[in-house]
Amino acid sequence: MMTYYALVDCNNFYASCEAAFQPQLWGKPIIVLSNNDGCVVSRSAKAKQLGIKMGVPFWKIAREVRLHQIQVFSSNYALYADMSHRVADLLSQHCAELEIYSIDECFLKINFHKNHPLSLEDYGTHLREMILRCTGIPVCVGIATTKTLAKLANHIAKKRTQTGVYTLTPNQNILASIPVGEVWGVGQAYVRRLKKYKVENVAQLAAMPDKLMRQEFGVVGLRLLKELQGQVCYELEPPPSKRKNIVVSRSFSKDIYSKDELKRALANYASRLGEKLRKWKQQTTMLSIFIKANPFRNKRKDGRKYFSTSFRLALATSNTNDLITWTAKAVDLLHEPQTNYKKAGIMALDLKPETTIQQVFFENISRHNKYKKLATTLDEINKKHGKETLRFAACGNVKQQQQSWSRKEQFRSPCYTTNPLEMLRVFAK
DNA sequence: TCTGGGGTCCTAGGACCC
DNA sequence: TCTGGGGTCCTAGGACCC
Repeated sequence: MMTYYALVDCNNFYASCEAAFQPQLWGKPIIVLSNNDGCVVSRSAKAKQLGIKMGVPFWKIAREVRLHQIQVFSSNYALYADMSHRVADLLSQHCAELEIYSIDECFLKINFHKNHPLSLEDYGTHLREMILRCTGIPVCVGIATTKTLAKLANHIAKKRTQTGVYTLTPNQNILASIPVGEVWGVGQAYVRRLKKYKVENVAQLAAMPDKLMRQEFGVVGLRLLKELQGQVCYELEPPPSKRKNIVVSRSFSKDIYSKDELKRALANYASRLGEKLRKWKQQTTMLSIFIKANPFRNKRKDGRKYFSTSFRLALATSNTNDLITWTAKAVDLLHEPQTNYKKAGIMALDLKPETTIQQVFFENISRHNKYKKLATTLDEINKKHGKETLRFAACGNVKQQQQSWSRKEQFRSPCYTTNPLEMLRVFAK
């Protein structure tokens, strides 16, 4: 018996989700935009054919969009998350061991008997047809003996097969025709550094000496090499019982110079972070707050872009009051004049379950309990009457928000599957 | 005019401890 | 003049992923 990993990856996931509910869009060029309609994060096959690149700012392709009547959507995360669950549920009915790796990918672990009547390819094909039939989402399946190879197999299935399924073994000739950048874990920086050693395709990478790999790329590099050679270094990850960090960060719609505006923006992110923490029933004992200068047009003489600081909290909290106080303190510490800031964020690190009670001197616990009640009430009101019905004054008024950092979604599709009011209506003729 | 957001892991260097 | 070694923890930052 052999153990294999299969990577099931949805094709053009966000674009496919949009098309699943609008048959008239099948075969048409579709793009989905990032938050705030900033840049392209998903493209249908047709949009790719037209040369629309991943990550390109929306404003740069305005002409193409008009010219080719490209269908444009803002991100509709409620829809994508729900479709993602449907795909994962279906897969879990066909495989006992699975890891949900991202919103559009699952790893499966398969124990395969040599004389099984079905081949691995048959299994992959079956999964593929089943997902398409039940959800309308096309997927590709890559199968191999390690996760890294399965990722690569998936890439081949996508780019070079009609069937959408591919099984890969180490040392296969095809590896020599694949650039190193396609390997899971090899990004731009690694590609550049590997080039110095004349390593440009996967076969060359897989033939690197262990020692050199370890020296130049550390343990990460060594693991990557071993996985390519067929030795398992990455098992399926257990489901994340609790996440380790929670981040809220956003880019502003224009550069911000003023301290007050930064404080208002961060107060909003802090509010959102508080909501997230309370929703997941977690508290944080460490905050990291950062502001970033515009990387595209940096006005600073020294070109510095990143400013961050962190605070260790005496008492775990999920209160928006506390969080806002800390963000204001951080801005006071970090803000420098003559700097055009473009993005800011707040990270909650070292999360603890809500129930843990810390006994700390010098901290007033009854005060904390009082604010906790306030936060709960706040969340209830906002849930009932809509987001941001009640807000903290530190967040600024709506006009201030629109003027400085927030932008909206122009092209959002209905939440077909999660909001009864937006359900798809089908009229019989 | 307009360039995403949310994560994880690793490393180097400093502080501190015995 | 000579000024340890090993360990942990923390922080900032870089690299990667989707």
